[in-house]
Amino acid sequence: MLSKRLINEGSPVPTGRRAKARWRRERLLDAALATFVDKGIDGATVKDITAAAGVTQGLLYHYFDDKDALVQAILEERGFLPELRRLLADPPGRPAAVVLPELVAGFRRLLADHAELVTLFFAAGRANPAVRAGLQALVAEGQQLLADYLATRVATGELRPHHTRTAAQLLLSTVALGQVTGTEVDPAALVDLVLHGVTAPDEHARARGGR
Amino acid sequence: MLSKRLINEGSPVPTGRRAKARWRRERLLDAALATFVDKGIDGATVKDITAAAGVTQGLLYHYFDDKDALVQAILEERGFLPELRRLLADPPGRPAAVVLPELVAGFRRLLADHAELVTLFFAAGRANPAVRAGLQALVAEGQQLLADYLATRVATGELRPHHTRTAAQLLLSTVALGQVTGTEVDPAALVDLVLHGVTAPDEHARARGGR
Amino acid sequence: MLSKRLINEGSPVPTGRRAKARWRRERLLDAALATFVDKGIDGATVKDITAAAGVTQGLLYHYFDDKDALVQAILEERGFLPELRRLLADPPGRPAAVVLPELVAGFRRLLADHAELVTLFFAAGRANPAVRAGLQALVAEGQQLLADYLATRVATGELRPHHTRTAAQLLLSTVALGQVTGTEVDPAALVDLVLHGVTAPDEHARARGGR
Amino acid sequence: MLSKRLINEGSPVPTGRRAKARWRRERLLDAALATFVDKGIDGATVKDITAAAGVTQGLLYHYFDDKDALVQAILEERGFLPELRRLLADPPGRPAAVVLPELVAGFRRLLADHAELVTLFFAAGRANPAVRAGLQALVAEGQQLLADYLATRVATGELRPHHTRTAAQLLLSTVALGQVTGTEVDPAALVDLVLHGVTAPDEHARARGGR
DNA sequence: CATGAATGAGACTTCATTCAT
DNA sequence: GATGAATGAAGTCTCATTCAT
Repeated sequence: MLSKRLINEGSPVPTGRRAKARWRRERLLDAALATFVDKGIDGATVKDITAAAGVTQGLLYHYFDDKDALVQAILEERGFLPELRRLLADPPGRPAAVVLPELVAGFRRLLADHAELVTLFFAAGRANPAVRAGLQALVAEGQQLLADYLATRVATGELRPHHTRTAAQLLLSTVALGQVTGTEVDPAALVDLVLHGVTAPDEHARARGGR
Repeated sequence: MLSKRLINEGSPVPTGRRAKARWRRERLLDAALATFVDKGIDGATVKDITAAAGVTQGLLYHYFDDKDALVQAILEERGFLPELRRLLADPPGRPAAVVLPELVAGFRRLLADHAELVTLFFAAGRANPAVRAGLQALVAEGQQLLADYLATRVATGELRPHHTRTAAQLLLSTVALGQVTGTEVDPAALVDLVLHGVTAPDEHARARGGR
Repeated sequence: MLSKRLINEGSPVPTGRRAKARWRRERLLDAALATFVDKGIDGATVKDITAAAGVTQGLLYHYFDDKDALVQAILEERGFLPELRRLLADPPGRPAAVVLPELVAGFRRLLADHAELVTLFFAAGRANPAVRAGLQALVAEGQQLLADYLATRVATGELRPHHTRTAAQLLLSTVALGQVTGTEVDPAALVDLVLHGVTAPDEHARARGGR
Repeated sequence: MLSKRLINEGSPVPTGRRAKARWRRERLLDAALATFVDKGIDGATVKDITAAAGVTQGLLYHYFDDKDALVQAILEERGFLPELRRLLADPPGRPAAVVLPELVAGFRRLLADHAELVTLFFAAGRANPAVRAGLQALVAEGQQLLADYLATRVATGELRPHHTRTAAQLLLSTVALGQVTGTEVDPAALVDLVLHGVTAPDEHARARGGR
């Protein structure tokens, strides 16, 4: 079981006091994140965490003021907000048909790479106000960035005028919740649906003709 | 604050031993759900819950084996799985353009009516394995039912052949996550996007012509 | 050793839930005071106290919010401020030569009766701000009351005009510090000194004559 | 706040190994005394003390065996027992009316100069047995020395026969407790009271006449 | 049925002390 | 000499659960 073995036990321990200390701190963060994912933030005890890191309980308080500070440190030093911003803020003026699949796939990969943290976010959102606030802000910012891009494509005439915020929400929500619930999402299929809708061409024509 | 006042303190206390006992049990469930939402499952103490219900700690153990059994009882007796099944299993052979908005709106209302429980699900999913399993099953069943309906509309030619499971996931995820993160979703806009996509008509034509 | 045996172990345990609970609370106060005196407030652990009271640690928190609240409760429920006020505020218009010995003896008895609490006051004054403030106020009030009485005797001509506050401080300080350091004070000798001074009669006469 | 800045940070750091080491030791003693006064002996952590001295925790153990040894060192190297002996043992055969005011003022100044240590004595007397014993011995010796002097003045006929030990206790207690509780004492007023008492001259005469 | 006193295990945290560097 | 990482014991407090009344 995950909690039964040491985290990164085999990784090379640096020599030198300073380097070793920094390394220990990182191991504690690793162990804490893994244990949090395993048992939840409240469910993970300091004993669990330090045991997973292979140190004594007291040492945790040499590196972090308290358990809360440890959670904060994880958010700050293991977070993926910068990468998310880079991903969503980047899109140049290329067609949505090309960009959107890349974006969705990139977003999916990002969440997958930080799967533990994502899971933790959702699990702990309620209990820890700081986590909750961070999560809300992140969601809002992500949606806005994506919506902004969609608006530029409406301006070029590639996309029809539509509720871009809802479209952004739709794309991101589906990927995110898929990640959390463990339901695989096919990025290509998702983008295809959003771009062309599910209505049959004949119906489309009829709908347009009937207008 | 919510936790400071008694839950349903004003509701009529029935007379008669049997009735009164059943009523007490219900009050405890109400109080537990409210307290769980307020502080999380782990954060809510037995003292909190019983105080909210206006009884003493000991009495909880007359009605429930332990705190876990209380959580289970809430899931079973306050859950909305039956209603969800009725909602999604129902759709007759009417057009998706008519049915989908109803479904989305109905789903949205269902989640809103049980907002506390939904929130609790997400907050506690990780910590409590039973809750987690229940949530996963519920999500899968909901997606399958909706996908089945979409398949029938593909068969009638109203909808084009597409990845119905992804479409179902998309619809439900967006609504659900919107509920959890507190982001309002416009059902009409959502369904419009899914039905017709965001591509401009000209591009549609060109895309089809270019094939 | 004191801390090794239960406090008041032989006292009759009342019957009846309510009465027993109140009795337990009193035993906890007794045990806490004794343990505080023995080891100091900081030095006395919750384990020490509850062991002395013959209960488990957890029970302490059923009766008191925390260790600080326990200290406060001792101050309030085991304090001797009311008795001190009665003692010092009382003195009627009788001669100082009669009243002062009574007052000093009474004060001495009061401190002796509450020897543990007095010791505690001095030992903990620094660490616990609440205790410290209480002690300062008590000292000031005591001195003022006694000085007031002396002033009335000056008014009657029994005592010569003098710095009454200093005289009051002198009387109380000597008794109090004697109590704390374990040095016996003879009330009669003390009052005799204060009333007549140590100067030889001849010198008195010469001093007066030389003026 | 006192504990926030380094103690004697600006004093010149000697050159030379031996001198520097001795200097470091003195800085540690200064820092320890200041921190003890600020937070009490138990309340002051090794971290607090070494931080106030501007060194790391480990270094404390190069200079002192443990925290207790540090307390002992303060008592021995920062104590004022020698000065107290010199003060009280000195008094030559001069009149009490001249010597006593000097003694009281000198004692008062001595306590004021070592205010921190005095405060510490009283605050920690209970918790630390070594401190307590030292305090008791000091009090006893001081009283005896002063009582001896008073006895010599009785022998000369300047003072009437009286309980010299009580008189000594009275003088010292009042000054000492005044220092600890922060109540100013006027040495002249105090000595005047002790020399001549508070009884009105008429009453004195009547008392003597009535004998 | 109902109470709330009582328990005991375990959580978080502090801190004097040691020791490799 | 000097550092600060690391330890381990202990302390305060919480809480689900039991049980005599």
